[in-house]
Amino acid sequence: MDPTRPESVPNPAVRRLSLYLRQLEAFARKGRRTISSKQLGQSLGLTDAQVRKDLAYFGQFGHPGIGYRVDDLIAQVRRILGTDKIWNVLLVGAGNLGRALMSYKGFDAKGFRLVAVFDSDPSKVGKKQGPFVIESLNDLREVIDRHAIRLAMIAVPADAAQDIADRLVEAGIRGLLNFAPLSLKVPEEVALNAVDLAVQMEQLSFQVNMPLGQTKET
Amino acid sequence: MDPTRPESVPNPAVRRLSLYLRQLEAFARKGRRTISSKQLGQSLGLTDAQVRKDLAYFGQFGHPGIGYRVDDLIAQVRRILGTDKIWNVLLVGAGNLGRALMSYKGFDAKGFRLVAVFDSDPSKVGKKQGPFVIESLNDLREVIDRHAIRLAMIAVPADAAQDIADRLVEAGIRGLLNFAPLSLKVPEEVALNAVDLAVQMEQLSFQVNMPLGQTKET
DNA sequence: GGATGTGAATGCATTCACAGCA
DNA sequence: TGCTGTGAATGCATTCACATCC
Repeated sequence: MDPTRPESVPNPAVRRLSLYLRQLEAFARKGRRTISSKQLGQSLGLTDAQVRKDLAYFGQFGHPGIGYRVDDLIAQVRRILGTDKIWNVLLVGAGNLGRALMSYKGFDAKGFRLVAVFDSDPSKVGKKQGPFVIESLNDLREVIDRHAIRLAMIAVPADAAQDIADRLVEAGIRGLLNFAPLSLKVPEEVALNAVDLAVQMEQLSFQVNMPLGQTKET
Repeated sequence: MDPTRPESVPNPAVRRLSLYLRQLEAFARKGRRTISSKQLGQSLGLTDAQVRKDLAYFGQFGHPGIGYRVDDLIAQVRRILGTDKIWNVLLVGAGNLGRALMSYKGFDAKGFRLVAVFDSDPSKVGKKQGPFVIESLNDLREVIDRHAIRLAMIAVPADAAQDIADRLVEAGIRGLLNFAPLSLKVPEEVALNAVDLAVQMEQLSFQVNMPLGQTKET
């Protein structure tokens, strides 16, 4: 594998990278200095070979006979994921979920900073929610430019979500995390991830009904 | 493929099943009576062959020359996912995220009913949050038995989550949706799904940094 | 001895392409 | 003609197993 061609990395490997990082940070907090692929894998229910191959897609970070230096690997994985720099993030939707997202701690520790909150309801605009003043969608472009925001979270009702997504993309947003229960359409060059509570629960429902088709954690 | 051996269904197919259902329900609301695999696939960015194969893992639901009858297919997919019956669900954690989950609508419409909320903070127990009275974890088993609850959502801080998970499993819970940012360990026979906001954002960060390694929606 | 990194082998999932039915 | 369901072919991802290095 050639680390100069990151586009050839299996997608599941990138998803696991985040889990490795989370686990490594926990190990570091416990004072752990080095860790083997076997131990890291075990803590996540993965094989040692899987861990080694995933990491090797991006470079040679380990030391034969020793394992991986925890601090080192944390720094490397952050660099790969792009979270060694701070990302400014905006949120659209100041409803129940939006408020939960506003008060989510341990967001900053991961390299993300929520810097602006928008809502389409004029009666909310200008009001304060915790440390945030709700802004009007008319100011989208200006705020995005001012804070150099590239990532956005959408926490609005399903029937408003596509319109919001369009406006965000139009205003220069490059990545979207969608919490509304529908499939958004965005241009190919915009990254899109989705979290749908009902979908998650349906998966549980299926798994509990079908004791045979056991699945690993997503 | 033999529908009498559902354990041999690819996991990704099951995840897509939920998306098909969501899309089908939207088509039904718009008055659509039948739909082809091509149309259903297009609405989700999938190929027609993918849609047909996924559905065929579970039976023969389509009509050559016609497509799928929307209402029919909705009923079938709900049956497969197990959401043709109501699932009683409990929540542990009445913090910011917990409150957002309590007030999440469109939960009932999907076949899930939140029937109890727990918190380990004694000062919260007995207090009302919307329609819910926060209960003590000491009453876990009793409440689970009384309402025949099999699914639970965990929305507590990371350092409390494993203990909560253990107690839920011990008390008879069969499926867990974990919102805490750590990897829970549960017995093999317990279904586990996880939603980690930071992980989602890290994936966006990676994708936006790497314009070549484009991914489809999760 | 204890660990990594990695080709080769295996196993899964997706896509192709077409027979068959309405 | 229009569409499904499905074997066969392809393409991805995981696992194996071992040369290599501390």
